[in-house]
Amino acid sequence: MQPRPRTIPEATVARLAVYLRVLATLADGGRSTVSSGELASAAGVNPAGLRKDLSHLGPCGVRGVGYDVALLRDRLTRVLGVERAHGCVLVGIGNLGSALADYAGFGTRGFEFVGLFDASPARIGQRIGSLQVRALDELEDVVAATGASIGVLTTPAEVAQRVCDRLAAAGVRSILNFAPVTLTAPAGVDVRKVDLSVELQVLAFLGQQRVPAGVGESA
Amino acid sequence: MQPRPRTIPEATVARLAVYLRVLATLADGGRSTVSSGELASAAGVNPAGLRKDLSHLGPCGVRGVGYDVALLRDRLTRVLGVERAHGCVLVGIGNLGSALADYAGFGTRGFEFVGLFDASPARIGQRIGSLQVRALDELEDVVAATGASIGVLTTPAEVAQRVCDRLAAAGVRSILNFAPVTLTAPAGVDVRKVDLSVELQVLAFLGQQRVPAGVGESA
DNA sequence: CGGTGTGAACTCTTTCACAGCG
DNA sequence: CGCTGTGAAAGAGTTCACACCG
Repeated sequence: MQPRPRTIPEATVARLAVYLRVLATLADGGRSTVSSGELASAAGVNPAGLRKDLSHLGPCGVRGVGYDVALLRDRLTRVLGVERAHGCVLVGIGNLGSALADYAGFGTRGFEFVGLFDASPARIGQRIGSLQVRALDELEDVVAATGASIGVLTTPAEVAQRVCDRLAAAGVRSILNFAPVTLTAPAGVDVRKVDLSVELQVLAFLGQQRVPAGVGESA
Repeated sequence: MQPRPRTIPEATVARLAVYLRVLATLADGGRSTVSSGELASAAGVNPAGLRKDLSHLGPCGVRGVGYDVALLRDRLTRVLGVERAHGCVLVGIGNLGSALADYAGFGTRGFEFVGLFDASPARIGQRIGSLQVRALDELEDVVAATGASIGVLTTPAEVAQRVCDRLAAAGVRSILNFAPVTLTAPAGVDVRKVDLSVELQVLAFLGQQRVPAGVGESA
């Protein structure tokens, strides 16, 4: 039906974001074209897989040559929907929250914090970057006023679900959760989780898998 | 052959870590048994999938009743290899690094920072928690002395690969990378990546997918 | 020729349905 | 009768091999 079958696998989308980062670096370095092999190597994936990922956007390379760096970068930017900056609100200004609020990587990639919130009076009023920490009460008003579409949670686990509910009710459509709980959100609201403990535990497991004996020292 | 076929899918391992967290919370709350349904709901997964995940450890529930909370928690702790604390070194003590160094969640879950490193003289000597930031030169010595098995990277992207190489050479077997680059590590060294920009971009994409029109408000 | 785009084979995961034990 | 444990089916996602175009 559609010329672009609106179905790009989520795994592919995540990799497209990686390709975009690599392309941005290449463009900064003055490169004008790349082959799938080189791009795949820089992104840590299989070349054929990369080509399949890109095939979801329709043809965007030149056979026998490769991909135009700037062109592909712009295309990915549009597809991912980061051509225009997305407003983000950050709730929970502890150590991690402060670090994220200050993290330069966001602004340069199509995301901008438009509100920082905390429940603790001690934090309220504190300046981080160009923003001032506000009381949690103002959450709904700020979301409405700024049209923020993304919420980032760095609160303690106990309050994360409640804040999630408020964000969803206020009209935020996407939530990135750093609190170590599994959130439930209404349909239409996407939640992604980053759990540092889980990552470390997976590493611990993989590490012990290899230990038992000096397994395959290849060649 | 083996009573425990050493092959637990990585996707399963990640979920086991989530189950472990939920079980710890339940145990703290005084619960003694859970059903797969309840546990699955708290972990945000399908009950049948949870049972299949647990089946990789051999039978560990009681039919008609459910799972013993404390028993299953201890079992998962052993399987994941976090019964004994793992030493971690953290390289790159910027905002994010400082936040992680201070993050209580690690110590309580079988991980302990045994060394903090930074290249900047301004950071060296600074105290965070019970540790003092050391010069990057000391990295190899500290890894050797402490037997640290995990490295956490919160350096700028430009130096991440070099630090990764040093960590691997020093004997670190697992690396958790927060720098926005794809790392290459020798065989036998596992790398996991946490890329905040990628997470946000995936959310941006999913968000715009739903926007076009009031799509399927079901029922 | 070189490198892209893609159908087909393969592997890995998830889901379902039900057998089996308490 | 309830809930676990599990084979079998369905579904994603990944890899391969090669046709096709510049």
